[in-house]
Amino acid sequence: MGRGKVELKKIEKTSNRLVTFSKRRQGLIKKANELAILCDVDVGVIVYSHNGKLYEYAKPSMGNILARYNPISETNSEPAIVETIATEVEPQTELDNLKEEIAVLHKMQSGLLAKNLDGLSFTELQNLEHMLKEGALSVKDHMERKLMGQFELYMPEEEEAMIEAKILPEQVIELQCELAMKENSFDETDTFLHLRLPVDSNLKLGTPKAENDADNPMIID
Amino acid sequence: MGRGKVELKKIEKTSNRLVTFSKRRQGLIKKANELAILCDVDVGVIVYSHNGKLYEYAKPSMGNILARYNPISETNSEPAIVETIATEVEPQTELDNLKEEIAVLHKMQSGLLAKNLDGLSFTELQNLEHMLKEGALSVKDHMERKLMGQFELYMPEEEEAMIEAKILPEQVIELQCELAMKENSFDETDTFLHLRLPVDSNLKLGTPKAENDADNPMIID
DNA sequence: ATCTATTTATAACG
DNA sequence: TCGTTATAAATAGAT
Repeated sequence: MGRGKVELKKIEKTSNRLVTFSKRRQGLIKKANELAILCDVDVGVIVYSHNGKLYEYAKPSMGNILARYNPISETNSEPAIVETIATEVEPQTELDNLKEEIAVLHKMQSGLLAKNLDGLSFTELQNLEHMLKEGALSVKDHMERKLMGQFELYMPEEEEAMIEAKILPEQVIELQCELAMKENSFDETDTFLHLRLPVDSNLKLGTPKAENDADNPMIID
Repeated sequence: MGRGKVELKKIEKTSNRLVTFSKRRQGLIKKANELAILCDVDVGVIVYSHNGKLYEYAKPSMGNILARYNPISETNSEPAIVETIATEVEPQTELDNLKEEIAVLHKMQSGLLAKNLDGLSFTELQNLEHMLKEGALSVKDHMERKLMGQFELYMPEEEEAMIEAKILPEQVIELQCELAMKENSFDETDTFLHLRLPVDSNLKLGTPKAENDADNPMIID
């Protein structure tokens, strides 16, 4: 597409290659987004420029995408556990282990962040931040799925789709546009739930009994 | 492209969505390959169909792509100025310990996020997310202070804006433009620093501690 | 960075 | 899923 056809081989002219990289990289990410939205599927794209710079796209988040990635088991729909710190045992114990892990992680993080990070390079700091952000996104995604699962208990599919389609899009889209313009700082918006829940459903979440919804069979995924 | 224009929203008609998925998935992977070859860069694409089937493309290999993704990068393609502030207090020992800690934290987090968090209550998830978010904010704040501090060492206030323009990675701008086009998806916006920050940006961290959901706004935008 | 001639991708259909 | 075709999009080369 363009003034001339192009052979599928490395573009030798450096300047041309750089320009093409910029254009096609944007194109690829746009396509990825379209695929994800139009077909309602999850997509992750990672590109490393020749000098190692990272460009990425992911829906719902790269953490989520990578957590599921496990080429070995083809037809598994279950999250692939690449490596874990605790051994898998029975449900209750496993849950406890998970909570224990989180506690430890929390502790480590607190201690770590209190320390002096000046020794780290800018890139390292960026990566650290990125990692933490991805973690937050994954957790957020999990919460959203959980919430959605709850909706399904109260309304038929069609209605849910309707609500999702009507209520979510406009608000979020608007926000994104503003965001692109605003060079405002790290907005809380990004990591909080973007759900526009009906008030009644919302109240349900505020219920104190949330502490042991582990007993509550939540249908997720 | 096609007989008609298409809105960027989920295709409701199942049969259409499926056929579009098939076509666009192939298209995306073809584009990824072209980008990788033409521009001689490394690319990874992961797509999960709605029923969990994995489709992927990677050059040179997904393992290679993923190995470089999250890990604390040692590649130093960062601004030279950052080096100047590096402390010379126990340069190796202390720093290495810190890096080691971060590596462990990272590993823990990866393993943790790969697990299923269904057993956790909503409140627990919120706390986890909050913790991660705060961690990211802290790190980001560190980066900002580091940069700001350096600016102040070398130049008067009014030149700051100029320097910002130079140092700000070009892709921040690009990313924002892409975002404006996307009209959907709310992630990755803040993967990079936005240097124009009020110095008191950390005030935003001021009100964490969400214990009672009553005070914790669930409807956010 | 913008423009535009062309090539590609693909939506609708069979 | 596999062709065909009319159109929308992407983009190579030039400005």
